[in-house]
Amino acid sequence: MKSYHQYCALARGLDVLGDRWSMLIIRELSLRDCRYTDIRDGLPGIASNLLAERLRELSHAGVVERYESPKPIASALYRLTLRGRELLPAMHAIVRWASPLMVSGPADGDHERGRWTAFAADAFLGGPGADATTLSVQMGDDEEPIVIDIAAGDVSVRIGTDDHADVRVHGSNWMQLGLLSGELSFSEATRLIEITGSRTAVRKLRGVLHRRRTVGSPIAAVGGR
Amino acid sequence: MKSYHQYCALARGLDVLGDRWSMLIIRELSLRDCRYTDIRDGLPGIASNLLAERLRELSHAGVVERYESPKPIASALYRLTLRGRELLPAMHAIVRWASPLMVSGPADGDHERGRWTAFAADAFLGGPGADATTLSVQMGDDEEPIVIDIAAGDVSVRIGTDDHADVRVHGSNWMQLGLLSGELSFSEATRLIEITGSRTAVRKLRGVLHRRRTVGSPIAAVGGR
DNA sequence: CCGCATCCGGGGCGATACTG
DNA sequence: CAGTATCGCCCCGGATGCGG
Repeated sequence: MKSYHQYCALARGLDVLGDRWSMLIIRELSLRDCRYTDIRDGLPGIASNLLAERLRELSHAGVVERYESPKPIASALYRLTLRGRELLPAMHAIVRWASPLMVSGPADGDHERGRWTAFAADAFLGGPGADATTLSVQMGDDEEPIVIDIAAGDVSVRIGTDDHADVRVHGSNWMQLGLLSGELSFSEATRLIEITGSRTAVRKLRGVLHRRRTVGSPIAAVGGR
Repeated sequence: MKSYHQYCALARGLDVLGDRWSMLIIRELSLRDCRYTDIRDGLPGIASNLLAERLRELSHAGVVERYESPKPIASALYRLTLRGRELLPAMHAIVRWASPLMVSGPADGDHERGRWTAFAADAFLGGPGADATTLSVQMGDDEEPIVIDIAAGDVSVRIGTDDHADVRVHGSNWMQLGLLSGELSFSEATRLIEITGSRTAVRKLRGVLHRRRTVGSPIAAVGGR
């Protein structure tokens, strides 16, 4: 995209991030390092030349870097730089703002990925003021399940399974997102989707989600006018 | 822009905000209600049909609304809805991320506006965890000066002047931004630009800026990987 | 198979002109 | 002042090809 040519931090930020697909590329790299094709799989409809071009631009901006993968893997990988990871708070803020747009569920023809739900989980549970309990949650059933690890205020989300998870949440991305964002109350969620685990672990999850919803409401942060 | 057709909160957010100029329109409306031409003045180079189209889209998304102005003014105005104001935390996060891109100063041909600096001031000083002191700061000299009012933890920024301001900061947008973002240390700033006011008021400002820089460092928020 | 580069319609964007 | 209309152009989307 052409630069806005404005001496304004927002405009300069958008000069880097504002191109179509750019933020979604960063989303893909936020959970794991990716091969070219892995990124492509997360961006249905992108033209291959565009992906290459975006990776060059983001690389030049110092947000993404390419490196030769270690021995077992036969290909190069892309990953976020530190500067790139510093973008996550901003993108998580967009996720929180957009969560009301998700209550209607997937539209006809919408693509779905478990890792996109993981990205949202990071947005809702992570960041400063995270919960101080310890809990591991396994979410999603079939393809691309995710694990949320809460350990003394530090929240990490990854793709994969954990056989020793304290709680298991089975349900569509729609239901998972509703539970995480708080658009779906915990009691409603327990009726609509299967949540298994010890009584205390389930209560812990309920506590974490409830606290997350009441702290740092966006309305309060907007302030006066 | 065409929808990404992804059931992902980030993608759905960008379906609303991702078009060229959209976020900059919201920036313009964040400080004051605007006439069509006022917005246009803040977006040098936008085609007028695009501005009209974006306003329609943002209006349809419930972010912006048009209303008939009260008597003395002879025209319609645009303003952010509540839903639109809830976007500010996300846009402020982008501003904070992009502030290192501003240290090089305005590039050749860059447009400048005092209100863009005001928007950045909001990003750096506002939000939760704001300072609990009381202080009014007048910034910028000639065209479009701004006033920052800090009153018991509530920060509000507006365009205009305040003859009773506690501190006055004279200097280019470049210098003002450096001071606000912390890329310029306060002691450097006092050498490079004129900061006038009572000794205690200047110390207060120094305290506010210093506290803002040390609290909520982005690095800590990114977390492990 | 992976990581692109190339080619080619179509539509979004930029610039200007025009109107109530 | 507040838009609408028009016209190139370039970016984007989709397909194909090709070297490693």
